[in-house]
Amino acid sequence: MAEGGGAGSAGGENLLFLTDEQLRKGIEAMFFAYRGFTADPDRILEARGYGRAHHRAIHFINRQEGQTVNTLLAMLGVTKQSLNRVLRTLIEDGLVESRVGRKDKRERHLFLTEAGRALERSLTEAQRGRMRAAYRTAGPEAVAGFRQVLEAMMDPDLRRHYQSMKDGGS
Amino acid sequence: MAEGGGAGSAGGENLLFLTDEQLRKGIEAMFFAYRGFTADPDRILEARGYGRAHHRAIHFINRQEGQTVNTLLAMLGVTKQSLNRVLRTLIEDGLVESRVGRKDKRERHLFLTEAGRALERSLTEAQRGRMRAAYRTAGPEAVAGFRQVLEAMMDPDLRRHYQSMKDGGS
DNA sequence: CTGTTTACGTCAGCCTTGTTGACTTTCCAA
DNA sequence: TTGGAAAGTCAACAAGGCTGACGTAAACAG
Repeated sequence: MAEGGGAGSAGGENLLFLTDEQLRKGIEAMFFAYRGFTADPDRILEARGYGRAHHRAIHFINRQEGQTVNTLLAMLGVTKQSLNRVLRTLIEDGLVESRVGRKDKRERHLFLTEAGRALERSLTEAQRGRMRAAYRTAGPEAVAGFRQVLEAMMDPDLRRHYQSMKDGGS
Repeated sequence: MAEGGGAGSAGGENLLFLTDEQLRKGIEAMFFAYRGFTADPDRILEARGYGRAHHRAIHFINRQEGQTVNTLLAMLGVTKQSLNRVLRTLIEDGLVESRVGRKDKRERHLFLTEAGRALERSLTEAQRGRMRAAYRTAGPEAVAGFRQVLEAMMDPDLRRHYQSMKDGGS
């Protein structure tokens, strides 16, 4: 393998896209793009006294309602103590509800309240706005490539989390 | 409005790639990929008692040797107090050298020492390793798309910084 | 020459968000 | 029934953002 994976037709076999300079460019692209990626939701969060950690929690609770704290932990890759602090403020502020498990009373199942869902929507919409614009500018083929490269860049464990919630409905 | 910008040939006019689900997938791809992106250098840094902030400083000093503190500040988008703390430890540890400007003596020009350059190489090599693997897996066309989307996602100001240091030789 | 601006550094203090360690409560298995 | 494992909470610490205030030296404008 290594022979340029799919190597469609553009670059061909010369592997020009693997030069150190190209790789450095990719690294810096990730750095600058990630800043843009988080900028819009950050503004909304700041106005309410929250940080990125709150955003992440809200996002993943929304994605899978009724999730336990442990599941969420695995997604986020932080310690339970760290998550707990964020979670506590969200619960106090009435954005998240934590229900004791019916089968296993050690577990807490997490849900967004109406207010939580509203904040989630506004955060996601802000982030989607930029993503949508970028997608539109770049076009569908570029988007496919974008997703392929990102997926290949993930740690295998995280990639499983990513893939676990499949594309659209199906 | 919004009639699909470039819309090359693949997805066509249906704009399937702009559904909310596709956008959510893109958002999560960014999130998980960025974790992978920083994981390898983070391990090296931790062993030496440094953090990501040190990595960023070293990276950008290397990219443009002799840069002033102010220029670096603009790249990194942090306050001078924040940068200074990091910079001070790097200078104390002999990884970075700060020379008073010859023309304008108020300015400090930043350089990596031999030790600094060595650390920079090991950090970059770690990060490039993953990037290279991802590029190879995805292929040159995907890489082009990846870069296009990332670039479109940047804030215009940051995009200028990104573009200012052009691709390889040329 | 004088006053202002610029570039840089520093001290102090705050906040978010990561960490480890110690502790309860609950479940389950020997 | 008892002991360990698992889920979650509390406490304390560190990194690295931030603001604000201040100091110094050099440059520049009048």
